[in-house]
Amino acid sequence: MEKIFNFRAIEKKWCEYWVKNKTFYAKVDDNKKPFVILIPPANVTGSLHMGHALNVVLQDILIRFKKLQGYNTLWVPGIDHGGIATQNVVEKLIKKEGETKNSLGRTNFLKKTWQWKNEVSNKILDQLKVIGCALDWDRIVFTMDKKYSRSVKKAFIWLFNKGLIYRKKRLVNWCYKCGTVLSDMEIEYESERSSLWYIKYPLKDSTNNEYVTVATTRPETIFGDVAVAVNPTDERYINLINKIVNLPLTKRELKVISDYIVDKSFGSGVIKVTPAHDIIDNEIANRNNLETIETIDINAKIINASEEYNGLNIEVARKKIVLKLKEKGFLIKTEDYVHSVGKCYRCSSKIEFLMSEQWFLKVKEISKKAIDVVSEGKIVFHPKSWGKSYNLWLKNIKDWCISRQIWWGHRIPVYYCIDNNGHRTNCIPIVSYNKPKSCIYCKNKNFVQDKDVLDTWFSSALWPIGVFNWGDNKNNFDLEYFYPTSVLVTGYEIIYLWVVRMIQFGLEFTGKIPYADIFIHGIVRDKFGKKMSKSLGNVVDPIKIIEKYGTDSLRFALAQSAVPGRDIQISDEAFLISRNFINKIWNASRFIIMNITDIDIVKNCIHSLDFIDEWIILELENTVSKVKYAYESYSINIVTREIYDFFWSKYCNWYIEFSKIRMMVNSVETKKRILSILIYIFKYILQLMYPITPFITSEILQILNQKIKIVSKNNFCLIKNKNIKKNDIVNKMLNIQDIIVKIRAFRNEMNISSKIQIEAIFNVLDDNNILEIIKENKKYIKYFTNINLIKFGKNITKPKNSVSIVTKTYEIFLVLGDFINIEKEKKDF
RNA sequence: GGGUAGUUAGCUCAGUUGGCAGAGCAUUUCUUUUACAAGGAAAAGGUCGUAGGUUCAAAUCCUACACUGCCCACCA
Repeated sequence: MEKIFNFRAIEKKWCEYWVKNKTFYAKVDDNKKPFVILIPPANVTGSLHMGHALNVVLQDILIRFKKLQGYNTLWVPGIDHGGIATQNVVEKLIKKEGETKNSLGRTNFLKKTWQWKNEVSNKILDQLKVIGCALDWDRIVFTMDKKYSRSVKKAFIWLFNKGLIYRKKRLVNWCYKCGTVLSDMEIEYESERSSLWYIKYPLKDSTNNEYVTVATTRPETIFGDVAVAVNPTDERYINLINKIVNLPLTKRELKVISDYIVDKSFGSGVIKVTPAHDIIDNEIANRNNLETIETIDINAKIINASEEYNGLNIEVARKKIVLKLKEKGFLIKTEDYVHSVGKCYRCSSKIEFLMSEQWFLKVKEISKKAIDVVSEGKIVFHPKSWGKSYNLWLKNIKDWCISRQIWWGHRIPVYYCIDNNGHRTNCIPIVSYNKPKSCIYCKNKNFVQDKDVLDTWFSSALWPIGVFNWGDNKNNFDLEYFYPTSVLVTGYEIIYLWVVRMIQFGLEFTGKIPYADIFIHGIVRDKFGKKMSKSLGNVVDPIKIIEKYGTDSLRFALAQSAVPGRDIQISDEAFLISRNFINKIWNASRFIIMNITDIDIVKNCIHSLDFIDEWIILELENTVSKVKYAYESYSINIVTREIYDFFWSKYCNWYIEFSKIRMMVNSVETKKRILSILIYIFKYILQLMYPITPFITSEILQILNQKIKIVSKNNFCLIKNKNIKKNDIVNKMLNIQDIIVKIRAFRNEMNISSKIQIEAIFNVLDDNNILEIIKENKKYIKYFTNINLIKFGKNITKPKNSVSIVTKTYEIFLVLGDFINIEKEKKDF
């Protein structure tokens, strides 16, 4: 065996083995309990990053752990079409070829996108295989598969028929760059430096040039003003309420109204009401029955203004309008002002609020049950604290805009009746799976489908039932058996966007929760604590880490940092540490395997255990119970810590070292016994570790099983001595360790390093405790020095006479007299 | 503004039911010995964010504050 674990060849071998043997494929089996996880489907926007790696590794760990426990485990792989994000990527791609979305046309553009999808999804699936994901590869689901699409249509029709989906012209969030409306959840706010302009709105018919001062950040929307509002308790303006002011530049008349939402202390305390382009203004207008004037269109151009501004871009118009206001004496002052501006979560360009006719889903109606299942504990967040914000969020939820003006996605299943000239008739649109044959109102046979597609999160929300083909009414055995699933593993950044909606939809469509547990993990950050992003160039490619350190190292490092709910900072160092640990395991296995010969193994239970065996078994039992609990409670970081600690600082540092001496000084029969226990414990650790580092553990277990088939649960066991108390074992061990530490300290202090001086240590030691032990074990000490004389005899002749030969092994031996049996005679050495 | 998480060694973080402050990395010193130098042995490094309180005993429980991050919101 090589000194260093050759992960490249071995990991590749196991990856292929698992896929070829369909190790993790699952079928309905009523005799077994299912344990089901659905992968959060990755968008087809590019390859997987470290965050994905963390996400899938955690799921893989859970699946493998549960499979070991005998569950019928299923982990479903999947890919998301990704809506706007993917469309943007493809648009960039075709831009390089000198094409645009419009020059290609809808059909050709979608063809291109499908091509891209195929390429990228294959890449993603390959990456998942390399990471070792125990997925059922026969069940790959894509959110735009025919079957899945049928579920999406079914959901839309279901909700529409219940009156929960409606179409209305409302104030919406509009992204010019993406050319589509966005839901409130898809907007990210960023603070931005801007100005606050103070503008005079002259009082109508005022004899002495009276005016009110309006403070605004949006002077370009001035033509959309329909009123001016003050707080009804603001004494400065109380007399002005219900008076009329003239809009600067056009002199249009505006009423001064009052509304409690106006903050007296902000700006001038007077706001202009522009309901078509501002959320608050829209609410004020609704409360006061004001009209709505749109002054910005979906192309970011000014409309409904005077000639000189119509058609101008917002930014240009703003400058021009401010200049004009200044020129005409309407501008009082300009202040620097920092405020937050909504940005598109996909392209980061500014969001405009404007009026548009869109499809909406009444979410409030399907939220009540969703709130209940969490507060009743039917669904549990890990960590718990997310349950609270989940509740708060759902209670304040607003209608969800589900239509998007893009091409890539699920086309809205609504058909409009058109006349012979291609114009839409007044007939009520028909909602159906396929194009209707004839209009039920006018018998017309021509239809046009709604051009828009659904929000990608609408189809994502169906994931837990969509993957089991909910849309198909005939064949739902999978859905019955595997749904509800067991646990959802995801990052906190998509709780509202995705998790909440799956719960809402799951409850609405099946009456059942989609999963019982939600395991929330953090975001992977770089070593400076910054979020990884392509623009910052700090993205770490998991595949590169795998090539450098191996998959097991990657997995162990990620698992080690996975404190539920907390972000993790990860650097090369973390992978290096894991790599070292993996190598340590490899070398421990080398030690064991090197010692195995054909006759080495005991074939039945061992009754007479040495103290040190009792100790390691005790420690193992301790570790096993902690590790099992940690696995169950999603504290994967604790799993790794406990195993690391037990394996390295207990099994390797003490137990193996003890075993060396014991095997050295005892008869062949005893040696067999010792080796058997050594292997037994080792196999146990390998099993505990298997979910986290499946490659090296599978490899070593395989080698061990080829060499020996005896040490297994069926025909081998360790019978503990019931008379020995746990505390006695622990104290005894502590005592030994303490003495060894003292000897070391003494040796260091005296700078004793040659073998001959060893006896001198004992002669000058003044620690009574140690002296006691040493007196008792005098014969072993002799024995020990003899060993050294023989074993290291060659060293004496070396010119380097400061070589320390007092290794840990022999230190341990010094104090072992009480605890092991020495059967061999000195001369055997 | 509301919510939420965090603050422990130079760095990254553990620390369960309150009971002698821990690990790894980095630093310093020693160490090629037969599983492993990707190893082993040791040293140094701490007012556990601040201030109160409860307790025989607080990193841990309570209160307030400070700072940091994140989420939400109606910052004209």
